[in-house]
Amino acid sequence: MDKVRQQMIQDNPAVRERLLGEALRLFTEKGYASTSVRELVESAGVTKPVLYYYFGSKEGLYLEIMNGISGLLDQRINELQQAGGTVRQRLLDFFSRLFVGARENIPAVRLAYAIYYGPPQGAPFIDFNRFFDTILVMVGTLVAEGVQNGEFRQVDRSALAWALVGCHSTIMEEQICRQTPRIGHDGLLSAIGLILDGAAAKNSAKELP
Amino acid sequence: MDKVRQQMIQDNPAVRERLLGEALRLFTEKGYASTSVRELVESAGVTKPVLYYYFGSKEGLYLEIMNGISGLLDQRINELQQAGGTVRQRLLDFFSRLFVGARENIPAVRLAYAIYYGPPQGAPFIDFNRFFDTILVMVGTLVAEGVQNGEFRQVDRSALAWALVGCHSTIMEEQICRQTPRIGHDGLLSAIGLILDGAAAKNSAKELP
DNA sequence: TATTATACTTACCGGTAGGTAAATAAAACT
DNA sequence: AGTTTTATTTACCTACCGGTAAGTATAATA
Repeated sequence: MDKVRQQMIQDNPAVRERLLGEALRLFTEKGYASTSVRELVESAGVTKPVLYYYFGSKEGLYLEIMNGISGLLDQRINELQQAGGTVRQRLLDFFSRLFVGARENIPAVRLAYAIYYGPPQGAPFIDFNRFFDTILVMVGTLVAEGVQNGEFRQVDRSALAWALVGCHSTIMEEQICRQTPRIGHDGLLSAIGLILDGAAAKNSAKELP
Repeated sequence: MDKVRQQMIQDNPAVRERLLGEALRLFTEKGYASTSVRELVESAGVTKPVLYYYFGSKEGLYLEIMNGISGLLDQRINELQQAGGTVRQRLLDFFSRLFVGARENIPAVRLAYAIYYGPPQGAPFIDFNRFFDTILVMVGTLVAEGVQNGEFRQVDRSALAWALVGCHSTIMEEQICRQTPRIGHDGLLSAIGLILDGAAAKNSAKELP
């Protein structure tokens, strides 16, 4: 294989990946229904039947992207292994890592949020509820442990879990929805820390790590 | 005017209102781009040029609905007069009323959220940022007052404001996104109360009202 | 009653939506 | 080299999109 041909292959991303990338970008920018197949393929530099060759339909392409995002979110959540330390430290670590992971995949996360909050707009249903549910359960488990081992006061466990998840969720949404977020990772840790300080039992009160 | 004709007029809602109502419903259910003018007018029981007669275009109809929603949100926020009492009581009252008002207008609020989080999908830009901004400022003002007058500890004011607004926002989103919300008004007050308990200065610690 | 204004209809417009058939080019295999 | 498989193209399909022209019906006014 000569060098020119070899270089062409290296410089030319696979058609399939190109379509996926452009579709994610356009679906994120414009929504499923407003993104036409025509502009998708133009953007990827191929012709329309190529899209149908690889994905069967516009919907097939969309589902492939959604499967990718779901897999990514599943992986990310699975990576949130429970580190050692106090419950407080583990919660701060949990939210910190969740936040950083999301910030590294803004387009995918933004699309997931748009689907969660928005109408289906002709796209097939994707269940993103379970990610939020999983996070709430994980936080609830840690909170219960903290209350049980005396690290936290005898607080309403559900209320504390919702307060923590809500705080994190809204600050993360700020990264998604604003060109220049008004609060970031440091602010997140401050707010989570403040809630945890308030929930701490008297003889185990801790400040920010 | 005979009775039969009179009854027909009374039973027949104005065409304009009917179009607005159906459009809000369909835009909320399906999104702007996936809702065709054809199904809008069918749903309202009129023909297509009637929509153009009253609103000029699909976009004109959409903007009219958005203006309605913006006006409603403005009005609701303005009604959140600062009641008397401690800062804690006022914050609980503020969030309670904000929550109840939103719950009374789920379709409008849901559409606003979808627009805030989602891509424009061919619809004209609507600035819903300012509502969230206004709420954050109002809460921030109350927090500052609480810290200043000694009711709250010397906490990071921004962190506390974001914690409170985030908690409220996520629980309110639960009303929007779930058929059967797992947490409601009572849970909101518990969670907000918990954060406020934690932020309270030692000699002014209060429990739920 | 005739005229004007308002409200609504039918039929139509140019353009675009997602998708496909047939043909061709390129790569892989025998 | 010939054949088969894979990848891609050109040209086309039906249905639908937002919007409009011309006409008609109804209500209000002079």
